[in-house]
Amino acid sequence: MTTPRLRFSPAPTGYLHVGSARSALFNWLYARRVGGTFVLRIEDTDVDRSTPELIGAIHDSLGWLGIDWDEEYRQSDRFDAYRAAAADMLERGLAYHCDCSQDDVKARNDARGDGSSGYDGHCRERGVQPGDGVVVRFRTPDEGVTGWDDLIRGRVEFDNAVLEDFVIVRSTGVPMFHVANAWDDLDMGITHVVRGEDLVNTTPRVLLLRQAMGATDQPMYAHLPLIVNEQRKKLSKRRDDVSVGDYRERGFLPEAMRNYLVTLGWGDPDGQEIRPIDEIIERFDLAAINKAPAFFDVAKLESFNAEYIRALDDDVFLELIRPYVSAEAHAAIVPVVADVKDRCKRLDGAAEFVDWVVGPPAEPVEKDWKKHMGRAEVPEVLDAVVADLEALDDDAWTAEQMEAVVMGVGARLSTEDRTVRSQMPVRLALTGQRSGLPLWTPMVVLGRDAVLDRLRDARARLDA
RNA sequence: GCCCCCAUCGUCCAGCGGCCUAGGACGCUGCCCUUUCAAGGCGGUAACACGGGUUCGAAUCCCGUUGGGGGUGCCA
Repeated sequence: MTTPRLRFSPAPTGYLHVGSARSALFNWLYARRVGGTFVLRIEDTDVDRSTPELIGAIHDSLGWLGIDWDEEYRQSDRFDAYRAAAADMLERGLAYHCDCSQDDVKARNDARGDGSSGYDGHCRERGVQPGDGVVVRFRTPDEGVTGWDDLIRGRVEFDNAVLEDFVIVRSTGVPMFHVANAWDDLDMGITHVVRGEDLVNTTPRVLLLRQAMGATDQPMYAHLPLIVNEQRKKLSKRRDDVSVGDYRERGFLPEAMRNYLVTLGWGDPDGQEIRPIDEIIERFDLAAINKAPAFFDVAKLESFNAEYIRALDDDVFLELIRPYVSAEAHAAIVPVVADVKDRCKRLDGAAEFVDWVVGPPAEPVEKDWKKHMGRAEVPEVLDAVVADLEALDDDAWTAEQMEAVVMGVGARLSTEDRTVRSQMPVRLALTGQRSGLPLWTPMVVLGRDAVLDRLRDARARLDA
C-alpha cells in the first residue's frame, strides 16, 4: 500500500479564504491522521496573479493556523510539463486548435436560440492552424459517462454529452488550470483530493484529461460542503468577512479558529466540539463529513475563542494582547489580568475592561442611572463611602481596604427592614457602567484622588 | 435554460432500521451561586421540509414534490 498523498492547491489571491482554510485543514487532518504526505501546491497558472506577496499571505495564514506542509510546488515553475502534455494531446488528436472568439461562440448560441451557452464544437474538424487568437480545446467524448465515487457524496456522474470542448491552452500559449491540475495530481501521485463542492463540475474535465494523459486510475475525491453566510450563499469577499488574516487581526486565537473550522461539516459522535488538535486528528474521518452547507457563525466562533482565551496562562495572555491595547491599558490590565482574561471574547476587546481606569468613566446609560442611583439610600451610601475612604491612610489604600470600606458601608446601613447594597452605586460612580471587573484592585490603580473625585461628582449629580 | 449537489432545533453537529417521548454545542431564556458582570451548577425554548412507498418497524432505505445551493470563462 502506498502512502496517501494529499494536496492543498490555492490560487494566490492575496489572502486565505476561510473556506480554503477549511479545505487545507481537512486535507491536513486526514494526511496527519493516516501518516500521509501533505503537499502545498500554488495554482498560479494565471501568471499575472502570482507574486511573492500573494503567496506569502497563504503561507502566513496556514502557518498561523498551525497547518504545516511537507512539500511545496508552484505551478508557474512547471509550465513546460503542462505544455508538453497539451502538445501530446494535440498530436494524438485528443485536442484541436480553435480560432473562435468568445463573441463568435455566443453569437452562434444566441442564433440557435435553444438556451445553450457553452462551446459548440465548431472547430472540431476545421483543421485550424496555431496562430494569433487561437486556443487549444480538448475533444470531450460525445457519449459515455464520467464519474467517481466521492468519499463524501457517493457516486457522482456526468454524461459526457453535456461536457463541452473546453479550452486547455490559452491563446497566449499558457495552459489552463485543468491541465496543470490533472497533470500535477498524476505526476505528484496525489491519492486523495479534498476540496470545495464548488469544484465538482470541473472534476469530470480533470478526470478526462487525466485519462488522456495516460492514467488508468483515479484519485479518491472528497467534495466538502460549502461554508455559507446567513443568506445561505457561498461566502463572498464582497459581502462577508472571508479572510483568515482579518480574523487574526480581530483577535481570534488560531487554535480557536482551527477548532471551529473543524466543526463546520464534521462532528465527533461523542458530541465534544472543543478539543486539542491531536485528539481531532485521531478521530477525524473524511467519510463522516456532512453533505449540507454550513453557516459560518461568528457568535459561536467567539464562544470558542473565549474558551481558548480563558485557558491561556496569564502571562501568555498579557503578551498576546499587547498588539491590541495601548501601553496605558496594558499596564492597567496587569494587576487584574485573570479577571480580564476570563471576560475577554477576543484579544482586541481586552482594553475595554479598563477604559474607565485609563480614561474618564463612561457616560452612564440614563436608564441604568435612574434605576440604581435613584434609590433613596444612595446619597447616604456615597457620603459614607467618601467619608470612610477619606479617613484611610495612604498606606491603607489597598484592594482589601477598598472592599472592606464599600461593603462595610452597605452592611452598616442595612437594617432589618432594608438591605443596602453599596457596590452598584460605587460602580456606576466610578465606571459609568453597570457591569464590569471587580472594583477593588482597579480602585487602587485609579488612585485616591480620582476615586474620591468621581464619587463626589456622582454625589453632586444626585442633587442636580 | 442546462448540469451537479443538498435537506434533523434559529445556527453547527450526533443519529447510519428498533436503544429517539431525537442527543450535544452556540444563541436565547429561568433558577442557583454572587452586594456588578463573567465563569460555574441545575432547568427551559426549539427540529426529523412535504407526499408516497419498502418494512413487523423509518429521522435513518427508495421515488416524487417543494425549497435551497453550486457550476455553466482564454479565473482557480
